[in-house]
Amino acid sequence: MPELPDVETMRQYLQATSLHQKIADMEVHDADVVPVEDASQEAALQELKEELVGCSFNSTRRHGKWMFVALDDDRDSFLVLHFGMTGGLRYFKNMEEEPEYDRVLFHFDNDYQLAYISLRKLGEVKVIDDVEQLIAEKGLGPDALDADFDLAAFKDAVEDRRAMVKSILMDQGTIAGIGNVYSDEILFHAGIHPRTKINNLEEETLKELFYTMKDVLQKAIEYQAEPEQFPESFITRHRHEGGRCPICGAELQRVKVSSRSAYYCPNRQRKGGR
DNA sequence: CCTATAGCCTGACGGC
DNA sequence: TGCCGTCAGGCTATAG
Repeated sequence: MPELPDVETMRQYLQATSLHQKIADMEVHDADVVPVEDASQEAALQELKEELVGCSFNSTRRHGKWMFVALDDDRDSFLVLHFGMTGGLRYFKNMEEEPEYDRVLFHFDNDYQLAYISLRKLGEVKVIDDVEQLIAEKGLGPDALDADFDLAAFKDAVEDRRAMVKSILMDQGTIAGIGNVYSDEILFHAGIHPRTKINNLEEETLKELFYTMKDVLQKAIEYQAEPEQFPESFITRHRHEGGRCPICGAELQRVKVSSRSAYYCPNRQRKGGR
């Protein structure tokens, strides 16, 4: 679930539901999602609670697959939400509606709750003081949809790179926000085979790749990252064993690229060879 | 510097 | 039915 469009949709969701309400209490149901910095796990949980209870959420921002929620405390701090491969947010009132795998639960003083859901617990929840510092520590590249990340910056970022184009798109240090599913979607629309070495792409194809990337991510956000809402012409809806290309009807192929499954159309994705 | 790979964690699914 | 292997929309540490 959580690549850039998914996280952006969740950010908008949190923004629309959970701002400006006092956090009356919070529960951590599974400590695995709260990273231990230097002290003990126990201390980390205690600290997280102290930092959040009594505060409210003021505003939100996102960088790649990372979400940040500004708190109204006197330290200018931020709640960090990352989801790993599975997870999301849910705002609800009655505990009968409590979702499964809600690893952290925020109780607001209006009797509503916000659940941080993460089945596989590969994400993390913590509080930081400096977003730029976290981005630097994680080694994140520019956010894929940042207006400053233009064609020139993209060319600059992939210059001298020789890895397969899908790996580069998914490399968070090069571009932040694209994962396995959306890299497939982008390459499908750009007509590029996922195993093409990026240095073998023509100048013109590289340019097309860049604008396709922006376009696909933007469109996915407009559809709230819900594959069922996507146009039929998106490969994501057909991205499974035996699925067929929505344009030409050919059976989609699957190959491993950096130990992830890439799906592609053998007819339409040939640019750059193979 | 670069790229590729196993491991973290849990659940779903197919084959026997 | 149970057991086993594989896979899953991410990231990290490590090896080559």
